[in-house]
Amino acid sequence: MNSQDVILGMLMKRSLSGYEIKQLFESLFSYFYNSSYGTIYPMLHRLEKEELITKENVLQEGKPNKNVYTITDKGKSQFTDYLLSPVESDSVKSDFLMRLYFGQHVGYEKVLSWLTKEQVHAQKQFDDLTEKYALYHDQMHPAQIICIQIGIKEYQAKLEVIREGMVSIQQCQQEERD
Amino acid sequence: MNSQDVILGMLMKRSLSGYEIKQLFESLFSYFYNSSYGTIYPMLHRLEKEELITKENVLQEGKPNKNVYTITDKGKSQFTDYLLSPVESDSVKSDFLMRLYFGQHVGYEKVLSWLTKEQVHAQKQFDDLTEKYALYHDQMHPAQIICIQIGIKEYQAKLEVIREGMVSIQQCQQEERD
DNA sequence: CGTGTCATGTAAGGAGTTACATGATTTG
DNA sequence: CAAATCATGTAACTCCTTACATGACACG
Repeated sequence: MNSQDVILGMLMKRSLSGYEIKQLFESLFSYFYNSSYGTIYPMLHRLEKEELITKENVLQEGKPNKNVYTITDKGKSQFTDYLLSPVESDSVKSDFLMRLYFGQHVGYEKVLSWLTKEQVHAQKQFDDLTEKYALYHDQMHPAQIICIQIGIKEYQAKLEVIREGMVSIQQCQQEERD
Repeated sequence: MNSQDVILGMLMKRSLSGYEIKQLFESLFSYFYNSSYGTIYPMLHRLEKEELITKENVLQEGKPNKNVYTITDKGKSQFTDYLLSPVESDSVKSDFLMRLYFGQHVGYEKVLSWLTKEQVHAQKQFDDLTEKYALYHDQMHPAQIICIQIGIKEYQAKLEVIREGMVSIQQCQQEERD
């Protein structure tokens, strides 16, 4: 899976501009994929050149013009190829977990500050996903429901461990003082 | 966080060869970090050149020689700098979740095959982590315990959703046949 | 005698990020 | 009038992966 596959997939539902694609990435699946303008715009140019998508300039009132891209039959067939290819294994890179792993080299205070920050972030993500689920789950495909539920339950699990973990670290801190 | 920080962190506990570092990456935190020989060996050369680590050639019986690296004071100070720097946000890239998101474009059968494969993989990871936790949790630092518990609970959450999800997809499949 | 494990390394290429650059319009 | 939002784009750079290359020894 690369940015090409994801962009084509987005265009399967409806035509979009690069800016809109970026917004959708952030609102729909920031918990399992992300991509910057520096990736999206050059990729749209490449896909157009390869005739997998077509460009249309759309005039807007009170806003700059935008380039709206539409997937072609060739593009749809390319996207289908992706869906039928073997699933790649997940790649996770978590600085937060790495810090916890090396936590012995800093004080409990620092560990607590890491946990607190991550808790705030995870709570926000959890709330976002939960709200989205409540609002749209009746319009979602069964597979999409599973997708969002995995996100929700994973954040929930993380938050539980963080909460319990903060208590245990505070106890360690207390014992240190005695 | 990059490979430099992680390698220095590994060497804080004990001196290691590149090969051993790679093995530890796989056994200790494959669920939140990974790195190939193509990254590790060149990085060790760079770290040695920058005097953050020193190399020692160790002869072995019945095995090839190995280059064992030891962290220097300069290296330790560099690692501390990393630990005090701001925590970077996690980066996740999940082809599996992306497939689920686009599941409407393939049949239920395909979705089920994705779920089954992921279930097998997640179960293996879960079992691995659970066993490691049982074996070593009494020797682990409190922060490390939180780290591994997050991994365990996240896999558990994922497995639960997958199990329930497979049932719901099977029901959809059944309704299709009627 | 072949396969697996131990062990180190390089070169080419891929995929992405960050920083920079621009500019109109809307909202407070 | 400043800041935020909408909108597009490029160039340099970073970091990592894949594939290739080598070779010894162990085990069945």
